[in-house]
Amino acid sequence: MYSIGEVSEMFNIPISTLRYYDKEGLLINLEKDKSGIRKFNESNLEAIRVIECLKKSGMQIKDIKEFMSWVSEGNKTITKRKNMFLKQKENIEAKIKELQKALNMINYKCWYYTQAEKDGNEKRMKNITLKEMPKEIREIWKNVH
Amino acid sequence: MYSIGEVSEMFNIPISTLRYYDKEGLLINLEKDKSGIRKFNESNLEAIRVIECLKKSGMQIKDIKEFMSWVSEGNKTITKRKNMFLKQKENIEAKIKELQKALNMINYKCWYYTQAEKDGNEKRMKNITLKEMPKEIREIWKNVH
DNA sequence: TATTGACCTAAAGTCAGGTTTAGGTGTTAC
DNA sequence: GTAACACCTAAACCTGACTTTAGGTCAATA
Repeated sequence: MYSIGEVSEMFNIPISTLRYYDKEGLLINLEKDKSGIRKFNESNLEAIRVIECLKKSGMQIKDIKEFMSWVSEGNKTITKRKNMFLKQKENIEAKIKELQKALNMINYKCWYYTQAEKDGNEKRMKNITLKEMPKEIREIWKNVH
Repeated sequence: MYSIGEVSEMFNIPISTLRYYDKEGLLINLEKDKSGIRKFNESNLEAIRVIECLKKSGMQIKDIKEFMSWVSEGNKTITKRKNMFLKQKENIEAKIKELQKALNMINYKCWYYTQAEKDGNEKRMKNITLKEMPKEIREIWKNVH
C-alpha cells in the first residue's frame, strides 16, 4: 500500500495529476481510508502503468476511462479490451513511422547546416541538386520531398 | 505559386490552421497580392514541411517561430539553427524509444487478452508467473515492470 | 498544546493550439 | 447584374489536460 506522495515519486507524476486521474475515473478500485486518504495497491500501480502507456499512444483521458470501466465489468469485455489494445498497437506503430519520417527530415537538415556552416553561408546549399548530394543524403531527401 | 486552398489540400492542413501559422509568424516571407490574398511559393512549402516536422518532434509554436526568425536573420544564425536540429534529433530519438517501450506494454497486453479470451476469463492470467510465460513475453514483461 | 507535514475537496484558473463566427472583398459563371 | 466561390481580418470561442487556490482534516513531533 502506497500513499499518493509515494506514487507521485515512483512514477514522477505530480500529486495533482494523480488526483485528477482519480476524479476522472481512471483509477477504479482505488481505496480510501476512513479519513479519505488514498491507498494505492499493486493493481492501482498497474493501472497507472497502463494509463501512461495509453496516453503515449495518443489516447484521450475519456477513452482511457472507458477502457477502465470495461476492466471493472469483468469477463464479458475481454474481447473488447483485446481489440482496443490491438488498435492502439497500430496507432503506436503509425506514430513511430511518422517520427522516423520526421527524423529523416531532421537528418537532412543537420547535414545541410553542417555544410552551410563550413561554407560560412547558405549560398551553395540553397541551390544544391540531387546529384551533388552524397548517396545516403539523397535517399533521405527523396523520402522527405 | 499556390493559393491557401491548394496548400491546405496538398498538406491536409485546414485553411484556418495555415492562417493561424501565418498570424503566429511561422510563415515568414509569405507574399500577399494587392488584395491581400496569400501566395505560397516553394520556400513557403518547405517551411510548412519543416513546421510539421518540428511539431512532430514536440516543439512548440513559439519556438518554431523563433527558429523561423533565425532563418530570416541569415548567415549569422547558421550554427544556432544546426544546433537546434541536433537537439530535435535527440528529442525525436527519445520519443521513439518511449513509444517502443509503450509498444512493449501493449504487446504484453495483447498476449494477455488473447490468452484470457481463450480461457473465457482472466483467472489464470491474473496470477500468471514469469515462469509460465513464453520466453519472448517474459522479456517484454521484464522491460515493462 | 501548538505547529508542522502530508493528506483532502471543490472550484476556479491556465495554456497551447487551434476553430468558429461575423462581416467583408474580388473574380468568375450564368 | 447577381449569385456563387475562394479568399480576407479580427475577435471570440473551444478543448483537453492539467494546475492552482482556498479552506479544511488528521497524526506526529517540539
